Amino acid sequence: MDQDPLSATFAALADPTRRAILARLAEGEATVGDLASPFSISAPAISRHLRVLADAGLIEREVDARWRICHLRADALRGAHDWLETYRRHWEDNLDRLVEFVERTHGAATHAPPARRKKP
Amino acid sequence: MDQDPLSATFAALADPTRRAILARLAEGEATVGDLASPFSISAPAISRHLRVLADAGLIEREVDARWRICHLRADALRGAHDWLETYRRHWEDNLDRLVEFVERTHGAATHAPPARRKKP
DNA sequence: CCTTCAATTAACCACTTGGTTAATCGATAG
DNA sequence: CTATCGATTAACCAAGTGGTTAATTGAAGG
Repeated sequence: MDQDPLSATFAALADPTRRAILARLAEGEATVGDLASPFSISAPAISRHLRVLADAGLIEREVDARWRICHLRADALRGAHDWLETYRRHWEDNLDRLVEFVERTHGAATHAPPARRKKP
Repeated sequence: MDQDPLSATFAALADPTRRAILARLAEGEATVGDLASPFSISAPAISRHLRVLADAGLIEREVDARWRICHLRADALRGAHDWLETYRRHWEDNLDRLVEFVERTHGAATHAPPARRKKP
């Protein structure tokens, strides 16, 4: 893994194939062949998707004879969830609309930017 | 935007600079210069990060004279949050440990994989 | 006017990513 | 022993990403 854990998690989730793999894994462990079957891409492509997921800590692989059993390690999703959670108040109850309104009408805000004076 | 909204959101979040920009924006709107100041990268680099965020619908830009005021559009984070939310039960109460245990001891699971018989 | 300033676009570079096919590895079956 | 099967690795390719510097646009100010 070359980047921070949060970036690795989000990057792993930024691909629909990998999200579908996780969704499949959420309903139970599966072999690589099982995971590959819904997709029309080659086995090596699946194998690398799994490596990305494993590097991000989102799955674990276990060898069983000549099969690799994959299972979800969902706790690795927790960091991403927690990060998003801190923004929850911004989208709930249309609060961001309210904030925007206050910013605009109250004028002098509590923070830096040039107080958006329109041309005088 | 070339990909599905969820992929675009996760991809936008998969970069620490962009997450820091969003964090800064969460405490109030800011100009591009304001957003750029904490970082040691060039202005064009910031500009492109902002374009990624805007394409993902995470920010909006508004022209004010020669400044561009950026503000957060946090509701675009909701899709990502909801997606993760469906996995919450998998990491809470160490449930995934439990699932793993049940899978392993109950043996014949309700789903496909080769029922992991060890070499007989 | 001309300059200066905020920001973006253009052109370029190194590196990563997602896909392919071909080759390899380990375990099982005959 | 050999063939086969599941899965991975190797080598390659096209496209995307994150960074740079240089050039460009648009609005303010002397």
